[in-house]
Amino acid sequence: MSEARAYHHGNLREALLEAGLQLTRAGGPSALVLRDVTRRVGVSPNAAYRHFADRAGLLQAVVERVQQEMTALMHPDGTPDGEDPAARARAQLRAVGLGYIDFALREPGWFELAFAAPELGRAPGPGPGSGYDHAPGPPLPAPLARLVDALDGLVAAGVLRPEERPGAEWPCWSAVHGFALLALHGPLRGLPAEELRRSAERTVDAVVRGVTGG
Amino acid sequence: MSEARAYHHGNLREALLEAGLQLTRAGGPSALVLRDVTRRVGVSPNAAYRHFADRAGLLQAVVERVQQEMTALMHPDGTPDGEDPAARARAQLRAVGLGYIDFALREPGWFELAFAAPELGRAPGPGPGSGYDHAPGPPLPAPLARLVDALDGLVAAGVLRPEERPGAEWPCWSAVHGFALLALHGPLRGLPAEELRRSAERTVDAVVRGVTGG
DNA sequence: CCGTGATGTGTACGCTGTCAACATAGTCGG
DNA sequence: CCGACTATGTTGACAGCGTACACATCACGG
Repeated sequence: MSEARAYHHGNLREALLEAGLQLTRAGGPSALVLRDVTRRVGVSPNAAYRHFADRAGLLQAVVERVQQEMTALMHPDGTPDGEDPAARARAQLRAVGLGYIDFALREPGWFELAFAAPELGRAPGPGPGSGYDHAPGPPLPAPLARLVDALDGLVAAGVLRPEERPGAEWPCWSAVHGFALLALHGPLRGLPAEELRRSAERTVDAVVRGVTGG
Repeated sequence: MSEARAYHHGNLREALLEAGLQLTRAGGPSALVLRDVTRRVGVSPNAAYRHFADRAGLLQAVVERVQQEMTALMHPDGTPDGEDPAARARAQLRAVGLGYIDFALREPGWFELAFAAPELGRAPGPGPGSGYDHAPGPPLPAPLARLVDALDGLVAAGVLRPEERPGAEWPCWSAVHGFALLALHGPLRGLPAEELRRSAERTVDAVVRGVTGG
Protein backbone atom coordinates (compact mmCIF):
# COMPACT_ATOMS: atom_id res chain seq x y z
CA MET A 1 0.00 0.00 0.00
CA SER A 2 2.22 2.75 1.26
CA GLU A 3 5.00 0.65 -0.26
CA ALA A 4 6.26 3.42 -2.50
CA ARG A 5 7.35 1.49 -5.58
CA ALA A 6 9.27 2.00 -8.75
CA TYR A 7 8.79 4.85 -11.08
CA HIS A 8 12.00 4.90 -12.96
CA HIS A 9 14.31 3.82 -10.26
CA GLY A 10 12.16 2.26 -7.62
CA ASN A 11 11.94 4.50 -4.68
CA LEU A 12 14.89 6.74 -5.01
CA ARG A 13 14.26 8.76 -1.90
CA GLU A 14 14.90 5.74 0.24
CA ALA A 15 18.00 4.80 -1.69
CA LEU A 16 19.40 8.29 -1.28
CA LEU A 17 18.77 8.21 2.45
CA GLU A 18 20.44 4.84 2.68
CA ALA A 19 23.48 6.05 0.79
CA GLY A 20 23.54 9.14 2.94
CA LEU A 21 23.55 7.01 6.06
CA GLN A 22 26.48 4.97 4.80
CA LEU A 23 28.51 8.00 3.80
CA THR A 24 27.91 9.97 6.97
CA ARG A 25 28.53 6.94 9.10
CA ALA A 26 32.03 6.76 7.75
CA GLY A 27 32.79 10.42 7.36
CA GLY A 28 30.39 12.57 9.32
CA PRO A 29 28.23 15.35 7.94
CA SER A 30 30.85 16.67 5.55
CA ALA A 31 30.93 13.32 3.78
CA LEU A 32 27.40 13.86 2.59
CA VAL A 33 28.37 15.15 -0.82
CA LEU A 34 25.34 15.40 -3.03
CA ARG A 35 27.09 14.18 -6.14
CA ASP A 36 28.58 11.31 -4.21
CA VAL A 37 25.24 10.19 -2.92
CA THR A 38 23.63 10.22 -6.33
CA ARG A 39 26.66 8.59 -7.92
CA ARG A 40 26.50 5.79 -5.42
CA VAL A 41 22.85 5.21 -6.22
CA GLY A 42 23.57 5.35 -9.91
CA VAL A 43 21.54 8.38 -10.77
CA SER A 44 22.19 11.88 -12.00
CA PRO A 45 23.01 14.56 -9.39
CA ASN A 46 19.88 16.55 -10.05
CA ALA A 47 17.63 13.59 -9.44
CA ALA A 48 18.04 14.28 -5.75
CA TYR A 49 16.23 17.58 -6.19
CA ARG A 50 12.99 15.75 -6.88
CA HIS A 51 13.03 14.45 -3.32
CA PHE A 52 14.89 17.06 -1.30
CA ALA A 53 15.01 20.81 -1.53
CA ASP A 54 18.77 20.90 -1.55
CA ARG A 55 21.79 19.37 0.09
CA ALA A 56 20.71 20.72 3.46
CA GLY A 57 17.33 19.07 3.04
CA LEU A 58 18.87 15.70 2.40
CA LEU A 59 21.19 16.21 5.34
CA GLN A 60 18.31 17.07 7.59
CA ALA A 61 16.44 13.94 6.54
CA VAL A 62 19.48 11.79 7.23
CA VAL A 63 19.80 13.39 10.64
CA GLU A 64 16.27 12.39 11.47
CA ARG A 65 16.96 8.85 10.35
CA VAL A 66 20.00 8.67 12.57
CA GLN A 67 18.06 9.94 15.54
CA GLN A 68 15.46 7.25 15.00
CA GLU A 69 18.18 4.65 14.56
CA MET A 70 19.64 5.80 17.83
CA THR A 71 16.44 5.19 19.69
CA ALA A 72 16.80 1.55 18.78
CA LEU A 73 20.50 1.47 19.52
CA MET A 74 20.04 2.77 23.03
CA HIS A 75 18.13 -0.31 24.09
CA PRO A 76 16.11 0.00 27.27
CA ASP A 77 19.11 -1.26 29.14
CA GLY A 78 16.83 -2.08 32.05
CA THR A 79 16.67 -0.14 35.21
CA PRO A 80 19.73 -1.19 37.15
CA ASP A 81 18.88 -3.52 39.98
CA GLY A 82 19.49 -2.75 43.61
CA GLU A 83 17.40 -2.01 46.64
CA ASP A 84 18.04 1.60 47.40
CA PRO A 85 15.87 3.66 45.03
CA ALA A 86 18.20 6.63 45.39
CA ALA A 87 21.19 4.59 44.31
CA ARG A 88 19.14 3.11 41.51
CA ALA A 89 18.11 6.54 40.26
CA ARG A 90 21.69 7.69 40.31
CA ALA A 91 22.79 4.59 38.45
CA GLN A 92 20.13 5.27 35.88
CA LEU A 93 21.44 8.76 35.22
CA ARG A 94 24.94 7.41 35.06
CA ALA A 95 23.90 4.83 32.49
CA VAL A 96 22.27 7.44 30.30
CA GLY A 97 25.41 9.54 30.31
CA LEU A 98 27.70 6.65 29.54
CA GLY A 99 25.32 5.51 26.84
CA TYR A 100 25.58 8.87 25.15
CA ILE A 101 29.35 8.75 25.22
CA ASP A 102 29.42 5.16 24.05
CA PHE A 103 27.30 5.98 21.07
CA ALA A 104 29.54 8.91 20.19
CA LEU A 105 32.63 6.74 20.31
CA ARG A 106 31.12 3.79 18.51
CA GLU A 107 29.51 5.85 15.74
CA PRO A 108 31.51 9.05 15.50
CA GLY A 109 30.20 9.96 12.07
CA TRP A 110 26.58 9.64 13.05
CA PHE A 111 27.15 11.28 16.39
CA GLU A 112 28.68 14.31 14.81
CA LEU A 113 25.88 14.42 12.31
CA ALA A 114 23.08 14.21 14.81
CA PHE A 115 24.46 16.11 17.78
CA ALA A 116 27.52 18.10 16.89
CA ALA A 117 26.77 19.59 13.49
CA PRO A 118 26.61 23.36 13.68
CA GLU A 119 24.11 25.35 11.64
CA LEU A 120 21.42 22.73 11.86
CA GLY A 121 18.11 23.85 13.23
CA ARG A 122 18.33 21.08 15.73
CA ALA A 123 16.86 21.70 19.16
CA PRO A 124 13.32 22.79 19.74
CA GLY A 125 14.59 25.48 22.03
CA PRO A 126 13.67 25.31 25.68
CA GLY A 127 10.52 26.87 26.95
CA PRO A 128 10.22 29.74 29.37
CA GLY A 129 11.15 27.65 32.37
CA SER A 130 14.72 27.04 31.17
CA GLY A 131 14.12 23.37 31.70
CA TYR A 132 12.53 21.39 28.94
CA ASP A 133 8.82 21.68 29.09
CA HIS A 134 7.35 18.34 29.79
CA ALA A 135 4.94 18.48 26.91
CA PRO A 136 6.52 20.26 23.98
CA GLY A 137 5.55 19.81 20.36
CA PRO A 138 8.37 17.99 18.60
CA PRO A 139 9.47 14.73 20.23
CA LEU A 140 12.82 15.02 21.95
CA PRO A 141 15.77 13.20 20.45
CA ALA A 142 15.94 9.82 22.09
CA PRO A 143 18.95 10.33 24.34
CA LEU A 144 17.61 13.58 25.67
CA ALA A 145 14.28 11.97 26.45
CA ARG A 146 16.07 9.35 28.46
CA LEU A 147 18.01 12.03 30.29
CA VAL A 148 14.80 13.80 31.19
CA ASP A 149 13.40 10.56 32.55
CA ALA A 150 16.48 9.87 34.60
CA LEU A 151 16.38 13.30 36.17
CA ASP A 152 12.70 12.95 36.95
CA GLY A 153 13.64 9.64 38.54
CA LEU A 154 16.10 11.42 40.77
CA VAL A 155 13.38 13.72 41.99
CA ALA A 156 11.03 10.81 42.57
CA ALA A 157 13.70 9.01 44.55
CA GLY A 158 14.21 12.08 46.67
CA VAL A 159 17.76 12.58 45.54
CA LEU A 160 17.14 15.81 43.73
CA ARG A 161 15.07 18.57 45.28
CA PRO A 162 12.16 19.47 43.01
CA GLU A 163 13.13 23.13 42.89
CA GLU A 164 16.50 22.06 41.53
CA ARG A 165 14.98 19.95 38.82
CA PRO A 166 14.40 22.57 36.11
CA GLY A 167 17.50 23.10 34.05
CA ALA A 168 19.29 20.12 35.50
CA GLU A 169 19.57 18.73 31.97
CA TRP A 170 22.25 21.18 30.97
CA PRO A 171 25.08 20.33 33.31
CA CYS A 172 24.56 16.67 32.50
CA TRP A 173 24.30 17.06 28.79
CA SER A 174 27.18 19.54 28.75
CA ALA A 175 29.50 17.14 30.45
CA VAL A 176 28.84 14.09 28.31
CA HIS A 177 28.60 16.09 25.12
CA GLY A 178 31.84 17.88 25.86
CA PHE A 179 33.55 14.67 26.77
CA ALA A 180 32.47 13.02 23.56
CA LEU A 181 33.91 15.87 21.53
CA LEU A 182 37.16 15.96 23.44
CA ALA A 183 37.46 12.25 22.88
CA LEU A 184 36.70 12.48 19.18
CA HIS A 185 38.55 15.58 18.06
CA GLY A 186 40.13 17.03 21.15
CA PRO A 187 43.08 16.18 23.30
CA LEU A 188 41.69 12.81 24.30
CA ARG A 189 41.53 11.61 20.73
CA GLY A 190 43.42 8.39 20.17
CA LEU A 191 43.60 7.42 23.79
CA PRO A 192 43.36 3.69 24.43
CA ALA A 193 39.77 2.61 24.85
CA GLU A 194 40.24 1.51 28.42
CA GLU A 195 41.68 4.80 29.58
CA LEU A 196 39.00 6.62 27.68
CA ARG A 197 36.37 4.60 29.42
CA ARG A 198 37.77 5.39 32.83
CA SER A 199 37.91 9.07 32.01
CA ALA A 200 34.34 8.93 30.78
CA GLU A 201 33.17 7.27 33.96
CA ARG A 202 34.97 9.81 36.02
CA THR A 203 33.40 12.65 34.10
CA VAL A 204 29.94 11.21 34.38
CA ASP A 205 30.35 10.43 38.05
CA ALA A 206 31.59 13.92 38.72
CA VAL A 207 28.63 15.57 37.13
CA VAL A 208 26.16 13.19 38.73
CA ARG A 209 27.64 14.00 42.11
CA GLY A 210 27.66 17.67 41.25
CA VAL A 211 24.07 17.80 40.11
CA THR A 212 22.67 15.77 42.96
CA GLY A 213 23.99 18.31 45.38
CA GLY A 214 27.24 16.55 46.27
CA MET B 1 65.11 43.73 11.85
CA SER B 2 62.53 41.06 11.69
CA GLU B 3 60.21 43.77 10.36
CA ALA B 4 59.34 41.88 7.19
CA ARG B 5 58.80 44.73 4.75
CA ALA B 6 57.44 45.31 1.30
CA TYR B 7 58.35 43.28 -1.67
CA HIS B 8 55.44 43.86 -3.91
CA HIS B 9 52.74 44.20 -1.38
CA GLY B 10 54.42 44.91 1.90
CA ASN B 11 54.22 41.95 4.13
CA LEU B 12 51.41 39.95 2.74
CA ARG B 13 51.58 37.15 5.24
CA GLU B 14 50.56 39.47 8.00
CA ALA B 15 47.78 40.95 5.93
CA LEU B 16 46.41 37.52 5.12
CA LEU B 17 46.44 36.55 8.76
CA GLU B 18 44.68 39.76 9.66
CA ALA B 19 41.99 39.18 7.06
CA GLY B 20 41.68 35.59 8.21
CA LEU B 21 41.11 36.80 11.75
CA GLN B 22 38.38 39.15 10.67
CA LEU B 23 36.60 36.57 8.55
CA THR B 24 36.73 33.78 11.10
CA ARG B 25 35.71 36.12 13.86
CA ALA B 26 32.46 36.73 12.08
CA GLY B 27 31.88 33.33 10.56
CA GLY B 28 33.98 30.68 12.21
CA PRO B 29 36.41 28.35 10.47
CA SER B 30 34.23 27.79 7.45
CA ALA B 31 34.34 31.51 6.68
CA LEU B 32 38.03 31.25 5.95
CA VAL B 33 37.64 30.96 2.21
CA LEU B 34 40.97 31.30 0.52
CA ARG B 35 39.71 33.34 -2.36
CA ASP B 36 37.87 35.61 0.06
CA VAL B 37 40.94 36.25 2.11
CA THR B 38 43.06 37.17 -0.86
CA ARG B 39 40.30 39.24 -2.39
CA ARG B 40 40.00 41.22 0.78
CA VAL B 41 43.70 41.91 0.75
CA GLY B 42 43.58 42.81 -2.91
CA VAL B 43 45.80 40.10 -4.24
CA SER B 44 45.43 37.09 -6.50
CA PRO B 45 44.29 33.82 -4.89
CA ASN B 46 47.54 32.04 -5.59
CA ALA B 47 49.58 34.68 -3.80
CA ALA B 48 48.62 32.99 -0.56
CA TYR B 49 50.55 29.91 -1.60
CA ARG B 50 53.80 31.82 -1.24
CA HIS B 51 53.18 32.05 2.48
CA PHE B 52 51.09 29.02 3.38
CA ALA B 53 51.10 25.49 2.10
CA ASP B 54 47.38 25.48 1.45
CA ARG B 55 44.10 26.56 2.96
CA ALA B 56 44.68 24.31 5.94
CA GLY B 57 48.06 25.92 6.53
CA LEU B 58 46.54 29.37 6.64
CA LEU B 59 43.78 28.12 8.89
CA GLN B 60 46.30 26.61 11.27
CA ALA B 61 48.23 29.86 11.42
CA VAL B 62 45.06 31.79 12.19
CA VAL B 63 44.25 29.31 14.93
CA GLU B 64 47.57 29.98 16.56
CA ARG B 65 46.98 33.70 16.38
CA VAL B 66 43.61 33.31 18.03
CA GLN B 67 45.06 31.23 20.80
CA GLN B 68 47.65 33.91 21.45
CA GLU B 69 44.98 36.59 21.36
CA MET B 70 43.06 34.59 23.88
CA THR B 71 45.91 34.59 26.31
CA ALA B 72 45.62 38.34 26.40
CA LEU B 73 41.83 38.28 26.54
CA MET B 74 41.79 36.03 29.57
CA HIS B 75 43.47 38.63 31.70
CA PRO B 76 44.98 37.43 34.93
CA ASP B 77 41.68 38.14 36.60
CA GLY B 78 43.47 38.12 39.93
CA THR B 79 43.17 35.33 42.42
CA PRO B 80 39.85 35.89 44.08
CA ASP B 81 40.20 37.29 47.54
CA GLY B 82 39.06 35.54 50.66
CA GLU B 83 40.67 33.96 53.67
CA ASP B 84 40.00 30.27 53.26
CA PRO B 85 42.54 28.91 50.77
CA ALA B 86 40.26 26.01 49.93
CA ALA B 87 37.43 28.34 48.99
CA ARG B 88 39.87 30.49 47.09
CA ALA B 89 41.13 27.53 45.10
CA ARG B 90 37.62 26.50 44.27
CA ALA B 91 36.75 30.01 43.21
CA GLN B 92 39.78 30.03 41.00
CA LEU B 93 38.67 26.90 39.20
CA ARG B 94 35.21 28.32 38.87
CA ALA B 95 36.56 31.49 37.33
CA VAL B 96 38.56 29.55 34.77
CA GLY B 97 35.53 27.62 33.70
CA LEU B 98 33.30 30.64 33.43
CA GLY B 99 36.06 32.45 31.57
CA TYR B 100 36.13 29.71 28.99
CA ILE B 101 32.40 29.89 28.49
CA ASP B 102 32.43 33.67 28.38
CA PHE B 103 35.00 33.67 25.66
CA ALA B 104 33.00 31.16 23.67
CA LEU B 105 29.89 33.28 23.90
CA ARG B 106 31.59 36.57 23.25
CA GLU B 107 33.65 35.34 20.30
CA PRO B 108 31.81 32.38 18.87
CA GLY B 109 33.67 32.43 15.57
CA TRP B 110 37.07 32.38 17.17
CA PHE B 111 36.01 29.90 19.78
CA GLU B 112 34.85 27.44 17.19
CA LEU B 113 37.99 27.99 15.25
CA ALA B 114 40.34 27.44 18.13
CA PHE B 115 38.57 24.81 20.17
CA ALA B 116 35.75 23.21 18.30
CA ALA B 117 37.04 22.73 14.77
CA PRO B 118 37.24 19.05 13.91
CA GLU B 119 40.11 17.65 11.86
CA LEU B 120 42.66 20.07 13.21
CA GLY B 121 45.75 18.58 14.72
CA ARG B 122 45.02 20.52 17.85
CA ALA B 123 45.96 18.97 21.13
CA PRO B 124 49.42 17.68 21.93
CA GLY B 125 47.86 14.45 23.11
CA PRO B 126 48.21 13.55 26.73
CA GLY B 127 51.16 11.62 28.01
CA PRO B 128 51.11 8.15 29.51
CA GLY B 129 49.70 9.33 32.81
CA SER B 130 46.34 10.30 31.32
CA GLY B 131 46.77 13.70 32.90
CA TYR B 132 48.73 16.33 31.09
CA ASP B 133 52.40 15.90 31.72
CA HIS B 134 53.66 18.89 33.54
CA ALA B 135 56.51 19.48 31.16
CA PRO B 136 55.41 18.71 27.64
CA GLY B 137 56.95 20.15 24.51
CA PRO B 138 54.39 22.45 22.91
CA PRO B 139 52.96 25.14 25.21
CA LEU B 140 49.39 24.45 26.22
CA PRO B 141 46.67 26.68 24.85
CA ALA B 142 46.18 29.45 27.34
CA PRO B 143 42.86 28.39 28.85
CA LEU B 144 44.04 24.87 29.39
CA ALA B 145 47.17 26.11 31.10
CA ARG B 146 45.02 28.11 33.47
CA LEU B 147 42.89 25.07 34.13
CA VAL B 148 45.96 23.03 35.00
CA ASP B 149 47.08 25.73 37.40
CA ALA B 150 43.70 25.90 39.07
CA LEU B 151 43.63 22.15 39.61
CA ASP B 152 47.13 22.20 41.03
CA GLY B 153 45.90 24.94 43.29
CA LEU B 154 43.15 22.66 44.53
CA VAL B 155 45.71 20.05 45.46
CA ALA B 156 47.88 22.63 47.18
CA ALA B 157 44.90 23.85 49.15
CA GLY B 158 44.14 20.33 50.24
CA VAL B 159 40.79 20.24 48.47
CA LEU B 160 41.78 17.63 45.93
CA ARG B 161 43.62 14.50 46.96
CA PRO B 162 46.89 14.21 45.01
CA GLU B 163 46.04 10.76 43.71
CA GLU B 164 42.90 12.23 42.21
CA ARG B 165 44.77 15.01 40.48
CA PRO B 166 45.81 13.25 37.24
CA GLY B 167 43.08 13.37 34.66
CA ALA B 168 41.01 15.87 36.60
CA GLU B 169 41.26 18.19 33.61
CA TRP B 170 38.82 16.20 31.57
CA PRO B 171 35.64 16.41 33.58
CA CYS B 172 36.18 20.14 33.92
CA TRP B 173 37.00 20.79 30.33
CA SER B 174 34.23 18.50 29.16
CA ALA B 175 31.61 20.39 31.08
CA VAL B 176 32.55 23.89 30.01
CA HIS B 177 33.32 22.86 26.46
CA GLY B 178 30.06 21.01 26.17
CA PHE B 179 28.13 23.87 27.66
CA ALA B 180 29.67 26.32 25.25
CA LEU B 181 28.63 24.20 22.30
CA LEU B 182 25.12 23.65 23.57
CA ALA B 183 24.83 27.37 24.03
CA LEU B 184 26.19 28.18 20.58
CA HIS B 185 24.59 25.54 18.36
CA GLY B 186 22.58 23.33 20.64
CA PRO B 187 19.31 23.61 22.47
CA LEU B 188 20.46 26.54 24.57
CA ARG B 189 21.13 28.70 21.55
CA GLY B 190 19.31 31.97 21.63
CA LEU B 191 18.53 31.91 25.30
CA PRO B 192 18.58 35.31 26.99
CA ALA B 193 22.04 36.12 28.25
CA GLU B 194 21.00 36.19 31.86
CA GLU B 195 19.47 32.74 31.82
CA LEU B 196 22.45 31.47 29.92
CA ARG B 197 24.73 32.86 32.54
CA ARG B 198 22.83 31.16 35.34
CA SER B 199 22.90 27.87 33.51
CA ALA B 200 26.61 28.27 32.95
CA GLU B 201 27.24 28.94 36.60
CA ARG B 202 25.20 25.96 37.58
CA THR B 203 27.11 23.74 35.19
CA VAL B 204 30.46 24.97 36.39
CA ASP B 205 29.47 24.71 40.02
CA ALA B 206 28.23 21.18 39.51
CA VAL B 207 31.43 19.98 37.98
CA VAL B 208 33.57 21.76 40.55
CA ARG B 209 31.61 20.07 43.31
CA GLY B 210 31.81 16.80 41.46
CA VAL B 211 35.53 16.90 40.88
CA THR B 212 36.42 18.03 44.37
CA GLY B 213 34.83 14.94 45.76
CA GLY B 214 31.41 16.38 46.54
C1' DC C 1 74.74 45.28 -14.95
C1' DC C 2 73.20 41.07 -14.82
C1' DG C 3 71.76 36.79 -12.66
C1' DT C 4 69.15 34.80 -9.05
C1' DG C 5 65.76 34.01 -5.71
C1' DA C 6 61.63 35.80 -3.62
C1' DT C 7 57.07 37.23 -4.57
C1' DG C 8 52.75 37.97 -7.09
C1' DT C 9 49.81 37.04 -11.62
C1' DG C 10 47.29 34.39 -15.26
C1' DT C 11 45.42 30.50 -16.86
C1' DA C 12 43.51 26.17 -16.32
C1' DC C 13 41.54 21.84 -14.22
C1' DG C 14 38.46 19.22 -11.57
C1' DC C 15 35.42 19.47 -8.05
C1' DT C 16 31.18 21.19 -5.83
C1' DG C 17 25.94 22.73 -5.39
C1' DT C 18 22.30 24.27 -8.14
C1' DC C 19 19.23 26.14 -12.05
C1' DA C 20 16.59 25.66 -16.48
C1' DA C 21 15.12 22.97 -20.17
C1' DC C 22 14.06 18.63 -21.76
C1' DA C 23 12.84 13.52 -21.87
C1' DT C 24 10.47 9.65 -20.23
C1' DA C 25 7.37 6.76 -17.75
C1' DG C 26 3.63 5.80 -15.31
C1' DT C 27 -1.54 7.24 -14.07
C1' DC C 28 -5.97 8.59 -15.10
C1' DG C 29 -10.17 10.72 -17.49
C1' DG C 30 -12.66 10.43 -21.62
C1' DC D 1 -7.90 2.45 -25.80
C1' DC D 2 -5.95 6.83 -26.27
C1' DG D 3 -4.37 11.31 -25.09
C1' DA D 4 -3.30 14.57 -21.32
C1' DC D 5 -1.11 15.22 -17.10
C1' DT D 6 2.08 14.61 -13.50
C1' DA D 7 5.87 12.52 -11.37
C1' DT D 8 10.36 11.43 -11.99
C1' DG D 9 15.07 11.43 -14.00
C1' DT D 10 18.69 13.45 -17.51
C1' DT D 11 21.46 16.98 -19.92
C1' DG D 12 23.86 20.98 -20.08
C1' DA D 13 25.31 25.01 -18.04
C1' DC D 14 27.01 28.33 -14.46
C1' DA D 15 29.49 30.26 -10.64
C1' DG D 16 32.47 29.35 -6.95
C1' DC D 17 35.87 26.69 -4.68
C1' DG D 18 40.99 24.89 -3.85
C1' DT D 19 44.99 24.32 -6.25
C1' DA D 20 48.82 23.11 -9.92
C1' DC D 21 51.74 25.12 -13.54
C1' DA D 22 53.97 28.56 -16.20
C1' DC D 23 55.14 33.23 -16.39
C1' DA D 24 56.13 38.18 -14.88
C1' DT D 25 58.22 41.34 -11.79
C1' DC D 26 60.83 43.15 -8.19
C1' DA D 27 65.02 43.46 -4.88
C1' DC D 28 69.45 42.64 -4.17
C1' DG D 29 74.50 40.71 -4.39
C1' DG D 30 78.24 39.64 -7.24
